[in-house]
Amino acid sequence: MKEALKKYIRRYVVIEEEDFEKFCNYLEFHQFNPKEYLLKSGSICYCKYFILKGLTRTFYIEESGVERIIQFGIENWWVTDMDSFCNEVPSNVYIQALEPLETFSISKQSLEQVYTEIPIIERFFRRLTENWLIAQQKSSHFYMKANSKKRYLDLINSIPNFVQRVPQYMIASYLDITPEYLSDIRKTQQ
Amino acid sequence: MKEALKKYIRRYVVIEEEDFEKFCNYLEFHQFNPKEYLLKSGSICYCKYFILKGLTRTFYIEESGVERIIQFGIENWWVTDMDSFCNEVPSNVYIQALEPLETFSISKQSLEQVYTEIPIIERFFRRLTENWLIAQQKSSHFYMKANSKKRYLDLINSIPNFVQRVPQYMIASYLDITPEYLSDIRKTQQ
DNA sequence: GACCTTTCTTAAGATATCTTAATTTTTTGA
DNA sequence: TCAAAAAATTAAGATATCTTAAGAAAGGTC
Repeated sequence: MKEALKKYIRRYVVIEEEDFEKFCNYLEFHQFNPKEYLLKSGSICYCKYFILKGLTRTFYIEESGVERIIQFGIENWWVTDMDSFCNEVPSNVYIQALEPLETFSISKQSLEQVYTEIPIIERFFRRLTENWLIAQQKSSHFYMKANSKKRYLDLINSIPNFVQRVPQYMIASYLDITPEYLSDIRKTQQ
Repeated sequence: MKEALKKYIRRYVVIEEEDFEKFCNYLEFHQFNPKEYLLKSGSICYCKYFILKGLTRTFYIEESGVERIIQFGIENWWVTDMDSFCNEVPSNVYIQALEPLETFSISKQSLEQVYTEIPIIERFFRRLTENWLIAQQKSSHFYMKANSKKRYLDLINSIPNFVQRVPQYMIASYLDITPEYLSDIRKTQQ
C-alpha cells in the first residue's frame, strides 16, 4: 500500500528507505464512503490526502445554488484545498468521495515538522507544487482558447475511462458548460 | 535595491542577513528596454526574474497568429515560464518588457545549488509557489464564473492604475475577449 | 506641424452557449 | 420487481460574445 506512495515520491526526488519510513510514520490511513465529505465549506482544511484508491470531487456552491466542480482527484493524486490548508482560512469548497475511497492523510502540523526533519520531503513537495502549478496553468490556458467540444474531447482522451466513472452532469460542471449543451456536443460528436 | 527583495522574501520566511547575502551573490542585475524580450518561444527559459521596476507581459501566439497574453509581471513579482524552467523544455511563450525594466535574475543551475546550500531559500520558493498556485486557482475559477464585464472590473480594481500602463488591446487579450467587445463593455460601463 | 502608424470605437450580422421546460432513460432503494 | 428519484436528452427561443469592416482618435517621427 505504501509502495504506491513511494513510487510516486520517487518520480520527483531520490529518497532513502529510512527517510521514507520516517515520513510514513506521520501518515494516517483513512477510508471514506461514497458521498462522504473529506472537507466541508466553512471549515479549515487541516490535511492533505493522498488517494490510494477511489475518486473525489472538489466543488463550490454558487450564489445561485449551482454546484461547480473545480477538480477531480484520482489514484496517486494529492487532494486538499491549498488556500485553506496553507493559510488556515475557512474553505469555500467541499471535497467529497464519489467512490469508496482509501487515503493516506497528513496534517499541516505534521507536515511542517516533516519539512524540517526530512528536507528531501520539503523538496518533494516543492517540486510537486511546481508541477501542479504548471498543470494548472496549462489547463487554464487550454480552457481559454478551446471551445466546449475541444475541452470535452481533451478530457475524455486525457484520462482513459474516466468519463465512465462520473455522471455526465458532473463532467459538464467541470467543463463549465450546461448538461444540456454537453448532451448536444456528444450527439454531434458520434 | 536589494531591500525590496529582502522585504519580499520576509513576507514568506524568516531569513538571517547572512543567508540573504549569500543568496544575493547568485543574483545578476539585468536591464531591458521596452519591447525587448526576456524569453522567446522556442528557447529554454533558464532564469527566474525578480522585477525591481517596470512591467512585462507573457504571451503566446495562436495558430491563427493572434497574440494571447497570459500574464503581466510588475514590481515585486517573479516572472519565468515555469514549465520551461522546471522541465528544461523549449518554451512556447514570449516574455517581453513593456516598460524600461530592471530585474534580478537567477539561473536554474544557481538556484539548484542555492536550494541545497541555503535551505530557507528552498522553503521560501516552496511557499512562493504554493501562493502562486493558490492565486492561479482563484483567478481561473473567477474567470470561469464571471462574465467579461466582471473580469474587466475586477482587473481595474485589483491593481490601481495598472490599466493606464498597458494598451487596451492587451488588456482585452489578457481578459480573453476581443478589443471590440472590451470597447463595448467600457462604453456601457461609464 | 503634418503624416504615417497604431490603437480605439462603432455597428451589423453571425455563432456558441444558455435557459427553460418537457420527455425519456437510467439508477436506486424498499 | 416496481415505484420513485436521479440523470440524460431534445428542442425552441434568448443572450453573450465574436467577426468583419470601416471610420475616428491618438501617438511617434521626420
